[in-house]
Amino acid sequence: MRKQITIRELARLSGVSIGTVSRALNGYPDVGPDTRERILLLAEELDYTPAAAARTLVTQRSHVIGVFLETGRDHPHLQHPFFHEVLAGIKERLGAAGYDLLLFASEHPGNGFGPHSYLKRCRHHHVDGAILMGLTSDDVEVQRLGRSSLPCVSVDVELEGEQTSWVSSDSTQGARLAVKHLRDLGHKRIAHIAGPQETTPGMERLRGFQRSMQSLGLSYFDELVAYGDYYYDSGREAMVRLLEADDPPTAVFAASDMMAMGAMRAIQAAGLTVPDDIAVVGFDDIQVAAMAHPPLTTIRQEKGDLGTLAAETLLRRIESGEDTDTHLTLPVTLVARQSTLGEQGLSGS
Amino acid sequence: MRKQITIRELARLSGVSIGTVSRALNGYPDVGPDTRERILLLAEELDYTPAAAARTLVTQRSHVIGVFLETGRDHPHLQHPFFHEVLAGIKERLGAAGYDLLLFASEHPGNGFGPHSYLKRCRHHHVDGAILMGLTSDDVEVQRLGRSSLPCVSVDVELEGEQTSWVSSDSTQGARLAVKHLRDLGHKRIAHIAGPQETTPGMERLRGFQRSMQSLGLSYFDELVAYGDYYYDSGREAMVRLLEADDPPTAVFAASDMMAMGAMRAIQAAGLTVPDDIAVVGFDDIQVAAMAHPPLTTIRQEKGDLGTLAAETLLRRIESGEDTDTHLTLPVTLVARQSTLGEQGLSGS
DNA sequence: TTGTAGGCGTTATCAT
DNA sequence: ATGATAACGCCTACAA
Repeated sequence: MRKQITIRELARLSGVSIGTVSRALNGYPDVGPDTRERILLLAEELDYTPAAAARTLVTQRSHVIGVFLETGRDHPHLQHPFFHEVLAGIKERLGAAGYDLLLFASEHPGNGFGPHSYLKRCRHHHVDGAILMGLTSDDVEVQRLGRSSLPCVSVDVELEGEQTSWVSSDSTQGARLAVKHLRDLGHKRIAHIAGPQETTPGMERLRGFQRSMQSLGLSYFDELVAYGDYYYDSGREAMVRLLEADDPPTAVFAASDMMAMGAMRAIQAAGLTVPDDIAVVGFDDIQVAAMAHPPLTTIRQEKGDLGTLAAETLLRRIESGEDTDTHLTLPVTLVARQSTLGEQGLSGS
Repeated sequence: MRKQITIRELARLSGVSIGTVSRALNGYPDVGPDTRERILLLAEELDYTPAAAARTLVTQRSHVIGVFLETGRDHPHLQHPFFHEVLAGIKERLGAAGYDLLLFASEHPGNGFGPHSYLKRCRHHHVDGAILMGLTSDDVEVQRLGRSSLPCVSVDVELEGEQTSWVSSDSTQGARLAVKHLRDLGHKRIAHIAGPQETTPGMERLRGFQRSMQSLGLSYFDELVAYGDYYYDSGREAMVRLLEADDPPTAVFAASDMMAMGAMRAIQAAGLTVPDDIAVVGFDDIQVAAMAHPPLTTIRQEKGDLGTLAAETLLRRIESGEDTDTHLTLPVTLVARQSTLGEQGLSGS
């Protein structure tokens, strides 16, 4: 590898001191315009690249944000479309602000000794902040991270701590929109395929469902709730169970699009039709929701915006030390498609 | 933030020199067993965390791999399911080897001056290697990166350079499997929805399609080829055009699952049935392929393995300086589902 | 406006 | 087996 060009080298070649070069490069005002010009030109010419490591060492700021995104083989969150779209939003916003993302992959970085805790991994790389996704709040590591003084923002994870916020879509409102939509279509026996109750959205959507049923004048039955893990297969299995009820539902609200699609599959496999026999509403509006068959009515989360919001909240914490907004919520909207409307909906979508 | 614990601090507290601490921590043999024990215990106790920046500075190794993954709003590659599954494989393999991933997000990292080139961004962070996805080989930045001495591996991008490899699935074989499958089902007029011809897979799949048609004794017609951009909408539009042909095809092979699903939508919107009127084969086998309606017959890429392969190739380059294997290819398989088989296929899937 | 020098936390090379 | 000490590349008072 060709010899690296350092600030010292620039100093030597332009005949000024290394301090001056540093100031010129960093846009300090107290540098002669001619000197600056000369240095900038030379830097450009030699394709000088500052060394992040050196700067981090002295400034204690890395301009890197750590990202925790679980990729277990049991729950390949990294493969869950939802998180990707959020990640895209995060990446864009943080990139615009001059930050890069460190996607934590290793439990024993470098030649380390013993596995590093989340917090340790953050300190190791001197990240300026961290974003958590796809984890649960009962994770000890997560809690420890929250208690630290590192600015942290999570998506859908109830984080606690001084320098900590969490963002999420309004699950309660979403549940209400779904129930109301179905009720307006005349449904009375509405089932719910719930997400894992260890996750906040899973809990809130179920809770929201129960309350909305009541407040909208419908009867809620425990046997019309089945549980899944947000993924396709679990949705299918849950639906199979629901179909076995003495008095099966005429509509289902699932806590995720993937589960909703699994449910549709189960319904069709049972020889029934969506929405004529059973109407289905999902949650998320991931890209494939519109491609489902029939196209899935769903509660749309603004995933990109959620990422942007997470990024901005974190930036505010980092750059102006604000300590507010412990929980931010984004509104959701109902996207009505054929899985509830049937052919009449064809005009819209 | 609480005062950081450094090896200097450990040295002071354990009454040895800082050099000894460093050696003890890094497992050098020339350290008294008792001394080492004492130091390790103390480090554990104080939750000592090494500073990556400092180590990087002196060793010139960061144990971080740079990842370029485009997220333009026109082509939100980060949202293309294919890349995520590959990324998951990369992350897992590299993590096991002690590397973390730097997901480049910013064109002007830190307080930098002017936008950084890809190469510059890599040097800036001292990454030990880089992985490229979702870019095209006609990108000047990509080419420059390839020409550098930085170990690079790309997925589906034809990279050129000394320290460079690229991995991909065997598109030619895939095309052949698709055509053969359709021919075996009795199809003669087979259309192709091609990917962008600037991308290598797009080119190879089209080429493979043309050749296979010939070698399998079928006639190839230019008007039975339409072009898309791998995404859903483009597949639908392409299919609409194909349906307008004087003599429409009885089967379609699309260069991606998303396009294949778009094509199915167009077919169904035209009042036709898949596969009775037109059979459809995709490429990728992304998660939703099995959830499509009807479930999509497709050429399965081993996406996770592709990521693993990319990671391992890169590691070999980095750690043993091997300079071989400029292009590695992974076999693909045909997954037959109802979009070509119809109801008879129900037993299998 | 510019130069000097100390220090950020580690590793690595000498001695001892 | 251990201790000094010089880098690594950069920023930042403080002086000039």
